[in-house]
Amino acid sequence: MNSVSARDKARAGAALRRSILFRSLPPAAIARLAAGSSALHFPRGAQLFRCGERCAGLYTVVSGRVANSVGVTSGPNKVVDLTGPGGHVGLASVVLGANHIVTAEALTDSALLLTPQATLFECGSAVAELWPQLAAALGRQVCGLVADVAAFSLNSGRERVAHYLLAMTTTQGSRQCPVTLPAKKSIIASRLNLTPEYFSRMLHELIAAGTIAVNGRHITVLDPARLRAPPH
Amino acid sequence: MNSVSARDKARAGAALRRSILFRSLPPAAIARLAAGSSALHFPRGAQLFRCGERCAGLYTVVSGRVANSVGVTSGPNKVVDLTGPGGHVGLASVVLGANHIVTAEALTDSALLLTPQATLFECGSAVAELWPQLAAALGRQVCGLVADVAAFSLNSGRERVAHYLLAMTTTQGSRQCPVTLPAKKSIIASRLNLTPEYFSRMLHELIAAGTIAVNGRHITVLDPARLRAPPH
DNA sequence: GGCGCCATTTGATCTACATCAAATGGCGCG
DNA sequence: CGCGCCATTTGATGTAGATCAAATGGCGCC
Repeated sequence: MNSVSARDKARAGAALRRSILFRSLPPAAIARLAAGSSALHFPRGAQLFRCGERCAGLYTVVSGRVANSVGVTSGPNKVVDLTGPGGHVGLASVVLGANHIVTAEALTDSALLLTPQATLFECGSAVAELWPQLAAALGRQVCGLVADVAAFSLNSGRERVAHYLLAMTTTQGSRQCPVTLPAKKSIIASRLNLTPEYFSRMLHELIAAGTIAVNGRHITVLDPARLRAPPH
Repeated sequence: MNSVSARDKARAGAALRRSILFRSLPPAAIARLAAGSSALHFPRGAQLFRCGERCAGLYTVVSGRVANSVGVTSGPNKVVDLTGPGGHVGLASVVLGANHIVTAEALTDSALLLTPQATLFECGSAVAELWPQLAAALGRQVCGLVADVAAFSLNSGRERVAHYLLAMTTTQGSRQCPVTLPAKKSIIASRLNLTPEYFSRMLHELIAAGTIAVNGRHITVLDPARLRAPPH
């Protein structure tokens, strides 16, 4: 049993080492964080936490996919963020020691690590690099949110869809071969501040223009140039 | 001349001590930051920096008012944030060492302190409390932006106006006496993602309902309860 | 291999908000 | 004290995107 636990900690350390926040930390710091963290598993559809609840700590996504949403309870209302392996959930809340401001839900069966605030802060005092990493991650989050706000108020629905697809092709590596949407279309629609119906229409408009090809969740960008520029 | 400089540094220290980010730091840290900072003055309408430019450092607002906006160049396009005395501008960019993602403009004659990244980071290594403060400020910014995104996608124009006025009354202290808008109405409208015309109409709808009274930039909330609840 | 459920699509209609245009009004400046 | 500028208001009209309703279709499960 002791050996199982040790193996678990090793696994946790490996997962943390692959995460955005912790990858650049020295091994000793990783080990320390891993020792204080616990592994959790959420089945598809389960909520990690709800808006307003107290924050248990920082979640690191090991596998699966998690949606952060705001609005009325139960079922994603307006999706603010989608996070996959290596990403984190609840960062702003842990840092502030405040209650959660979003509801987080596992979109697929997901493995997570939960690092309590105390562990994180202890490690922060001991390891000089940790706080700057936390701040940098928050800074990136701020940039992302500002970009979202800008897109929502300055761009049309079609432009947001186009930008999103473009961003996916650059993120998801390989050129010219189909990119895969990270969640079902209605979730992506919400993320882009569109109704599922309107998102569908925009997609089909782009198909009709020969700009993209769609096969379920797999989308091939045929003409990146046209995607970048508005129609006409 | 030496004495003038010393007096300036003392003034700078006093301003930093009143700022959100630095108020809880030990005096030695404040002095160190003040020594590395420079005082700047921007006349009404001047830009502190533009989107895409490299980040000179962290701005602390001593007096005046600054708007952060995104979108096309020249003239505030979509106002993302309004900051007054004690607040900061450019935090995410300094922490990331990245170029600015917004354009900042002085809405009134403004006095600012500019603290270069190097000074901030040096002080961060020396003073344990600084990084947590930076992270906390970024965390608050994240919360604010998430709230904005939520409001923009979940609430109607009138609801956003109502919430804004309500928030002003609680922030701006004294009950029942008129609150003052921090900028001209078209700026507030942009901040709330509304056209000036529509903002004006919403305000006049609330006046017609006897919920508020408006006198230029001075607004009196007559019926907070009705402001909280949607019409009917 | 067929059945049922849920995601997506398609169609018809509605509306909150934007846009354009033209008063109106306040206020700093000469 | 009056003039001109710019912010705000008011009016008329347009439209992107929402909403409601009804197919259609894919896919896991029996």
